[in-house]
Amino acid sequence: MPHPAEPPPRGDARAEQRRRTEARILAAASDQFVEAGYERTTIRAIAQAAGVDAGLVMHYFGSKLALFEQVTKGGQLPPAPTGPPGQVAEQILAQLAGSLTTEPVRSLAMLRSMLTHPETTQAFREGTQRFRAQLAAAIPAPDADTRAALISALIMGVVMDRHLLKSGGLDTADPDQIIALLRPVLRTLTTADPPPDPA
Amino acid sequence: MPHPAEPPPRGDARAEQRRRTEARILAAASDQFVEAGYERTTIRAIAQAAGVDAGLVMHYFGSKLALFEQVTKGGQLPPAPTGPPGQVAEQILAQLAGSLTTEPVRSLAMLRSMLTHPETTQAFREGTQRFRAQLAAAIPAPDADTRAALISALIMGVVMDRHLLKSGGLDTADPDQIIALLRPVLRTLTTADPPPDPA
DNA sequence: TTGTTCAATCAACGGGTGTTGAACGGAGGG
DNA sequence: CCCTCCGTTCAACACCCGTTGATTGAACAA
Repeated sequence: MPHPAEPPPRGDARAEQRRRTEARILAAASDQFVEAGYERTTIRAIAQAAGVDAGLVMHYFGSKLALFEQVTKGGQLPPAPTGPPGQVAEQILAQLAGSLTTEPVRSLAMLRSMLTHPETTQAFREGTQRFRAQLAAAIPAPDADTRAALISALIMGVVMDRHLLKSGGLDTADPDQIIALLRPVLRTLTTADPPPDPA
Repeated sequence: MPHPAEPPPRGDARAEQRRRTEARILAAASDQFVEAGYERTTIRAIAQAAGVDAGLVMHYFGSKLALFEQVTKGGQLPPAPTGPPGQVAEQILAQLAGSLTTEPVRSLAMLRSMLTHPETTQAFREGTQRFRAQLAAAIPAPDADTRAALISALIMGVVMDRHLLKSGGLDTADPDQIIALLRPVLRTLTTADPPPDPA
């Protein structure tokens, strides 16, 4: 191989055309996986939505599973909930508020497909485990792990209810109202309990 | 038709054999739907697990979808959370405690399959809507609907995390510990907030 | 006994799937 | 100009699916 001067050698119409086509396929695949899940999404449907032939999808991405992994790679789950103990709840709430208005596409695709496609489960678990570990580290309580797991489950349930289940009751609710109701809940879960209740 | 003395005319070996076979198919189908979801569950696999031919499954239940509906029918979602406002939280906790130890098979089958199979979505929505409506009626607050929806999402997330996702962090946790952590959360959500916090 | 009913099996069809390999056609380099 | 590369298409393969119809054989009725 003679020294390749520039990796993207400016003005290569073919390379750029390919990049665009790949991006179009990737976007179409993302939509389909989110809307229909892994099993019901067909490579032919992706190809049609991208305006190409099904064989081309295979030629570029190798297999349906590889394409799926490419789609779900990169974005992953919400960022790190690090910070002083008192601020953890607010950070989670801010993150959740974003997920209520904007669909977290990759998370939804992984979540939905994970429930159907076993090969995906491992990747999803690793993502949530990292999230929970960081979260648990920020909670000053002996049962921090369980608290973090509950918060993770709570977030998962809420996002699923709003974006996947739909008409589950949360899709029409005001995000601010949801956040306001969840604030005391998250404060309770992220801080050790005072006296339970002197009733 | 000559008056049929008894509908189950005692000692009909064929009828009882059929009932047993149907029950076996139903149980096998339930397992498969929960473990693999609707799409990945094949009639052939159900038949094999039940020790019969695939055609027999069709002959008894008509179609795969009809079989699935039969499996998910009946048990539905947790019973009514009615009662005095103060007791609602404890009732939910008791119900949830049961769902943590024993798998709510039908709910899981519906939940998992709903995420893949659109025809199932409606049935699941109706189930959760009834649950939420009854729950909202027991919550003395102006935003009772949103509160009920959040509780529903919370339960869904927890049950999913424990039984479907597995190793999501809640599968190894002690049920009593989970319930204890959730108690203040549900009390907060089922009762109108006192002063937010005078810090 | 004879005839009927019905649980259960078997082989097959039609369709949809992921995947493959050959073929086309225009852009790039000699 | 020709030759090669490469994005792209096309037709087909092999497989598995849900579903069906004919068929078998044992339990019931007469």
